[in-house]
Amino acid sequence: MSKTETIAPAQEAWMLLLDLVGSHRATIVATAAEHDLSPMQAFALRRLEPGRPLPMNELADVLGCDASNVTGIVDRLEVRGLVERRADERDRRVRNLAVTAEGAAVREDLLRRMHTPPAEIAALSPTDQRRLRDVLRHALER
Amino acid sequence: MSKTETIAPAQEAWMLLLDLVGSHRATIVATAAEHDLSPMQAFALRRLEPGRPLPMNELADVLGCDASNVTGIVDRLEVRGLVERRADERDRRVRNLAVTAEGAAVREDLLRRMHTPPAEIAALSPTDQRRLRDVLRHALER
DNA sequence: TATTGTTATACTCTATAACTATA
DNA sequence: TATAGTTATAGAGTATAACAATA
Repeated sequence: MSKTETIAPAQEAWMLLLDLVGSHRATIVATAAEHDLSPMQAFALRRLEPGRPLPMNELADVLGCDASNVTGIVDRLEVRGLVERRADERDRRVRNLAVTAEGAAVREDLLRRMHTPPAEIAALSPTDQRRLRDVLRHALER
Repeated sequence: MSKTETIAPAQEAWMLLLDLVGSHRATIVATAAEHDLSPMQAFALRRLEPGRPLPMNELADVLGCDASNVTGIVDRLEVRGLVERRADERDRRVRNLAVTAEGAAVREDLLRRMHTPPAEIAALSPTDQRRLRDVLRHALER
């Protein structure tokens, strides 16, 4: 009874946001597993847009892990024929990652499932859904 | 030019939400590392509220992983004296997990850092912050 | 028979450090 | 000297299957 414990809206929003995404971790992992992809393999494939090759370097950045990990993750994607390493024209140290045709097909189905909103969001009123989208657009537009 | 490609608000909101949390994965992992905790150890500690012991069973559920993993995760937390296994009074198969005094202290600092909203949310207008919080409350109140 | 938790196994992810080939 | 990528290593997470104790 001694503490009032008022939580600022921004902090509460962030906590709720972590809870919401965290509670769907298992679903996302299962979605990747349907394509025999580990979570990191799926996240890597998500970041490799067809027609926009990415240096391994930058993939490590967006995945938030060390560059040495990307070697193994890409190895496994490449063995399955979903991704290929291409030489860079300017800098011979760089390896650009490109999705293959098969990789693009897998990626499309993967993203379709991963991006399907969960019940908590789907059940919101159309107004709340638009509100949520608009606020997140503001937050991320920079 | 052949596809109109209209994205429903709910789907776009979920995509942006995944992006926002995903882009802070490294920060969250680093926060855990400051206490020498692996990501899963930190998430487990987050779920163990002081004074509310939790069966290992249920911890596996909220962490979204197999029960066999929880054995190892809790082993490492217990070795460090942050958590302890307690016998259940009713069902002798069950082990209830309780944070120790030291575990509660670590947990408090960990959550204070983890729940600090990132720049994207902190920079929103107070109105948008309240909007985001309110919509997420609706989504999660069930 | 079903459930809780453990163990054994094999695979993936992880950071660190040392290496190569480039720049 | 610095950077891109690889390799080696050790520790942690992961699901599966088999098991013991209990229900």
